[in-house]
Amino acid sequence: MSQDAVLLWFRQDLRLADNPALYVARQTNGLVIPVYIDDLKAAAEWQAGSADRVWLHGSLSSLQQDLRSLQSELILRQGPTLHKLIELARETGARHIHCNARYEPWAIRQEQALQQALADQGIELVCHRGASLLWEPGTIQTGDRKPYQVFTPFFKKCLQSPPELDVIPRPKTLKAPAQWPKSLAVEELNLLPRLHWHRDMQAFWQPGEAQAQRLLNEFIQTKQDAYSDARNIPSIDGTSRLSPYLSHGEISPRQIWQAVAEDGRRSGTSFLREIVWREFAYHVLYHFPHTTDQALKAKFNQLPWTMRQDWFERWIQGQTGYPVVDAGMRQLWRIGWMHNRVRMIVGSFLTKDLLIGWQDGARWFWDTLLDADLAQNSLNWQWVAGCGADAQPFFRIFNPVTQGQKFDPDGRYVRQWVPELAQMPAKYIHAPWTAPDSVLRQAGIQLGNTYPEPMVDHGTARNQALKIYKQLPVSI
DNA sequence: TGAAATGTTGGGGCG
DNA sequence: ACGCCCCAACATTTC
Repeated sequence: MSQDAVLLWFRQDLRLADNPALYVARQTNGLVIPVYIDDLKAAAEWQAGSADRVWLHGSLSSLQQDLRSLQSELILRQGPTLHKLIELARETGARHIHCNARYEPWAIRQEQALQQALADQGIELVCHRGASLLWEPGTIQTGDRKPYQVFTPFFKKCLQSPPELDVIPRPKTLKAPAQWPKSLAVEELNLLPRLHWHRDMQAFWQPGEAQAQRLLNEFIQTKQDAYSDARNIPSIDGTSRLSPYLSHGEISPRQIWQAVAEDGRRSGTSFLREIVWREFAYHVLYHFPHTTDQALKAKFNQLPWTMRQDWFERWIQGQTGYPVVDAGMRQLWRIGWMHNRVRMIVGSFLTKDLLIGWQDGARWFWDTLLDADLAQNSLNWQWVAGCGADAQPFFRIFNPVTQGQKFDPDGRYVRQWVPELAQMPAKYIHAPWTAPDSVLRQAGIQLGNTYPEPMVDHGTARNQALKIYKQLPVSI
């Protein structure tokens, strides 16, 4: 190629606006070759789950279209990252590769290994910061230079050094080579499952940068004011639903922060607080990389979690007999997403009522969530199990009936996802086994037949969990 | 970003 | 009028 080319290696930053690596790649005045590599082994045991790959299919298609509208392309390759990067560099004559940093433990190791191996080939890999986090991990420390393990002081410290709101605009042009290197078609990556369980997901969601911006604007204009209350009611579409876009980098936290700040209403703060929770999760993962698999507080590794496969299956399938739990698990399976309030309820039920380890719950979420994010998933599961950073005490055990009555008082959420309970009056919908026979009959429900009896008695399960908790040593 | 047990208070029924 | 009991409503403590 006549003009110098640089590779723009897309990872979890599938957007054109506010993309530091893209910005710098353009500044070189060379040709920019955008590339995405589907490397099934890079993340080892944290390879993207099946739902995540469904999303990725839509994402890559969308990014490809967006790049084509700039007369550019997205080159797709499949295989070991190092091998594919070298291959493309050879084909295009590129000596520089630009990418945005990731912060998962495996990704940090990968980056270092790539940088070294590529340098041996005379290729420089430049990882840019600031794309996916507002505060670089390691920069927020306590007074005595330790990492925070509690959210609120972390939050306050972050606000003392507010992020610079300098969103990089979407480029209008991108220099294309006379001839593009060969590329796989998106379909050839085989991101979609052969069994077509993903149809509901695809009907419900529309991946891509443009849709993320639409959702953000919609949130600020129509949802933000009610957010602090509405976000707890799973039958209300009161949350931003931006999580899958964030986890794939189709929108950056800086874009969100800037849009909310520019709008200026006070109601934005409770939403921005959640954005900082996301930062906190990465911060904790960065400082305590073992927390993907082990409790942050070591003593909790001794809890006698036991995997009872038959119980686990009932939880997965939404057949526990507790309607709000079942609604959540079925929503997850159908659309690859679960309302946050319900994530807490099903997490509490798995870890405390069934005494199955949070790691098993995290694995299931990892495979089924469209917004699967290693930092968020690990932190939140440890939070619910009571063994992590800023965790609730272990003895805080959600009552699935009370939670249902409190946050889904009319039962709309349950009716939507557990249709066999659709005719149940609100009074009994969260505890069908307490309904008089006549009510059950009229609602067309036969307990143990059309809908299960509760698989465990919550009161008994709660006492059992408390007993186990009390056996733990008091400190450390 | 709990729930349940326990304690306290105060109104009303009733002998 | 008074003491007693019951119990809802609320507060506090405990897990």
